[in-house]
Amino acid sequence: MSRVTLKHVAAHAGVNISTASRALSPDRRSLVNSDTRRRVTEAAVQLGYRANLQASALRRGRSGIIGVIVADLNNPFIGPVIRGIAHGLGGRGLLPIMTENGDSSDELAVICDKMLSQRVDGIITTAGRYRDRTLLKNVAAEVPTVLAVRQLPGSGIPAVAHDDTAGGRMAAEHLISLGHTRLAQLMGPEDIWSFEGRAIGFRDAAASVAAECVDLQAAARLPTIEAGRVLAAEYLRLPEPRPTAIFAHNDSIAIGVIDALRRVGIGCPRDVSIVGFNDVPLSDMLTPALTTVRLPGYDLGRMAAGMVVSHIDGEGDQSAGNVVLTPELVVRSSTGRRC
Amino acid sequence: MSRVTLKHVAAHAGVNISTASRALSPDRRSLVNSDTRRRVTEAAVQLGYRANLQASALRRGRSGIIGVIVADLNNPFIGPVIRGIAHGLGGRGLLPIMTENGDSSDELAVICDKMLSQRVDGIITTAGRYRDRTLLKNVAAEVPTVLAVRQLPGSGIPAVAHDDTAGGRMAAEHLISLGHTRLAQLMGPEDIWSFEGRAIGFRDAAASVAAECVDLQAAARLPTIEAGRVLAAEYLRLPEPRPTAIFAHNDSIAIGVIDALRRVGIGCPRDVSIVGFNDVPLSDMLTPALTTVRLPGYDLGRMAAGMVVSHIDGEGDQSAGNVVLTPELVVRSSTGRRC
DNA sequence: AAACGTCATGCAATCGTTTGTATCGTAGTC
DNA sequence: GACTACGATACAAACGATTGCATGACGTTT
Repeated sequence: MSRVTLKHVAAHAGVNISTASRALSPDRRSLVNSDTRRRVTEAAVQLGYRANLQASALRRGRSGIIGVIVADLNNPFIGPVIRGIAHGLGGRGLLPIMTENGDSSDELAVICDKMLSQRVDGIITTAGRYRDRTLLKNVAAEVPTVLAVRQLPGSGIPAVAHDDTAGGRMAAEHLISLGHTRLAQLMGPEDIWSFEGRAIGFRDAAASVAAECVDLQAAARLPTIEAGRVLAAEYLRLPEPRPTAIFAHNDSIAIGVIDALRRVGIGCPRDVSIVGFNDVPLSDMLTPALTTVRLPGYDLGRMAAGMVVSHIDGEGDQSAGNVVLTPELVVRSSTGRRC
Repeated sequence: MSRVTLKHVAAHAGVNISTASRALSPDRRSLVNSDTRRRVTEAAVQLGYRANLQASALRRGRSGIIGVIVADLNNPFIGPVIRGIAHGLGGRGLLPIMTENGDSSDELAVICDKMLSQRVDGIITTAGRYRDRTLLKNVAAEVPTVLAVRQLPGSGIPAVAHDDTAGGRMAAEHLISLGHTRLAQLMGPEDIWSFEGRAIGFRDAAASVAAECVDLQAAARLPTIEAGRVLAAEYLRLPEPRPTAIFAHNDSIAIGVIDALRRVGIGCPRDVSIVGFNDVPLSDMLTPALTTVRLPGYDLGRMAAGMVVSHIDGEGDQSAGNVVLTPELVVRSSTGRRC
C-alpha cells in the first residue's frame, strides 16, 4: 500500500525528481530530452505512478476542482443541468465535486466553508435564496462564483439562468389565448427569484389585457404535490365565479392541484385549465398530460461551466453579464378553451 | 486575496506555528495552555483564518473526502440514496464528492483515476457493471470501496444493496396470487446484477408453482419508456393466448408498455396486469397508478456510508459481509385479478 | 540543594509536488 | 583556443500544515 511517488519514478529512471516532474508535465515536457522523457514515462507506467493532486495543488495554488452546490437533487430538472456542468468542465480538465444543500441556508454555509477549505478553483451553485445573498457575496469575493438556474438579483454574482418572467408571461398568454379571463396563480416558495419572476411575468401579462388575476399561497410555501393539494383547498374557498385557469409555479404543485380538484368533481381541462412549470419527466404521461414550461437545463449547466472557467482564467470583467435563456411552452392536454 | 495561513495566525497571537496548530486542532488542543489557546483562537477568527485542507491532507495522509460515483442521475431513485450517503458521511466530518458516469465503463475509469489522484479516503459507487469488475477490484485494492444499490457478484467488494431476487419473487407471487398463470417479464439491461437478480427471482417463483414464464428483451436493453414501447411490440408478437401478467424490470419500462398497449386497445389492468420496479415519483399519479416494488434508498445510502467509514477505520474484516435490505411491494391499480 | 517530573512551547523535519536558478557539457563562433 | 550560447539536468526552496523531539521553566521530593 506504500504509494509510488515522483521520487520513486525519478530514481527508477535515473534522473532527478525535478526532471521527472517536467517530463510528465504536459506543457513543460518540451524542456526535457526526448530520450529521458521516454525513460521517465516508462518508469511511471511500470511503477504505476499516480500524481498526488493534493501536493500538486498545494504547490501550484490551483486544485482543478470546481465546487458544485445543488439546491435539491429531488428536483428532476437538475439532472440535465448537472450533466451540462460536468461536460462543460470535463472538457477543460476540471473535476466537479458536487454537494446538495437541501435548499437550506445553514447547510449552504457549511458546504461553502468546506469547499473553500478544499481550495476549489471556483463554485457553481443552483442554491441561492435571497437570504443567502451576503453569504454568497462573501464566497464570491474569495473565489470565482457563478449562479446556475437561479438568479440572485442585487448580489452582483453572475448567473446563467432561464427567463422566469418570460416563462410566467408565456403561461399567461397561452391561457388568455384560450379565452380565459379569470386567472389564478399558485405561488411557489418565497425568497427565491425563480418563483418571484414567474409570478411577476404572469401577473404583468394578465394585467396588460386587463384579465383578473389572483395569487394563492399556502402557509408553507413549498413546491410539492402536497402543497398543490393545500392550494386546491384555497382555490375552492374563492368566491364564485372562480378562476377558470390556473398557473402553478411548478409541475408538482400542478399535479397536486389537478388531483385534489378531480376528487371534488372539478375536471381538468374541462372545468379549469392548468399550466405547470419545469416539464418534469412523466408529466407527459399523466392524465391529463401536463401543459408546462420547459427549461433548457443542459445548456444552462454547460454555459455555467463555461462562465466559471472564463472567470478563473481572468477573462471578462467580474461584473460581466448574466446569461438568460428563453424557456419553451409545451402545450399538452391540461389546458383547453374556456367553455 | 492573499490567503491567511497558520503562520499569520501564529504571528498575530505571538506563538510558534506549531503551537497555533495544536491550539486549533480539536483533539490536540489539550496540550496548550488555555490562555494561549484563547489568544490563538481569537487571532484565527480575527484574521478570518481558514485551514488549507490540502496541506493538511498532504501531511496527514488523509483527505477527509469520500468519492461517490453515481451511475445515472436521471434515475429518480438515486436522490434518497445520495441524501443517505451525505447524512451518513457528514456526521463523521467527511465530505462526499460526487460524480456521475452515465453508467459508462470508460467514464468510470476516468473518474476513478481522478478520484484516486485526489487521494480520496474511500469510494462509494452505485456504478458497477459486470465488465467493470476488474477495474473496481483494482480500485478497491488501493482504497476502501463499497458498492451501493448494485451488487457485483464475484468481485469481493462489499455492497449495501436491496434484494433484487426477493423483489422479483414478490412481483411474481403477487401476480400469481391474483390468479395469473401465464407470465412475461420485460428484461432490463444485461451486465448488471440488479436486473439479473430480478429476472432470477421472478423466474424461480413462477417455476415453483409451475406457471408459464416468458422473457422478452429488446435489441437495445435499456431501462427507458421507449424500451417499454418496443417491448410492447414484442409482447404483441407472442402467440395467443398471451401472458396476462407482466413484470417490467423497472418503472420506465412499465410505463412505456402500458402506454403502448393502451394505444392498441389492450387495457391495464383490464386485459393485462403490470408490475414495475423502483416506485419512482409520480408512479402513483399515473393512470393506472403503478403497482411496483419500492426500495429503501435512503437507508441504502446511509448504511453504505457507514460501511465505508468502518472500512477506513480498519474495523471489520475486508471480506466482511454484504448488507442486503428487503424491498417492499406497493400494490396499486395496474394489477388486478385475472379475468 | 540536587534531582526529577510535568507542563507549555519552540524547533525542524516532513508530506509530494513545482519551479527559479545554478551547473555542466557540448557545439558553434571569431 | 577562449568565449558564448544553449540545451539538458540537478539543486534547493517553496506551498501550508502536522508532529516527534528538544528545551525551558517551575514546583515537588528527598
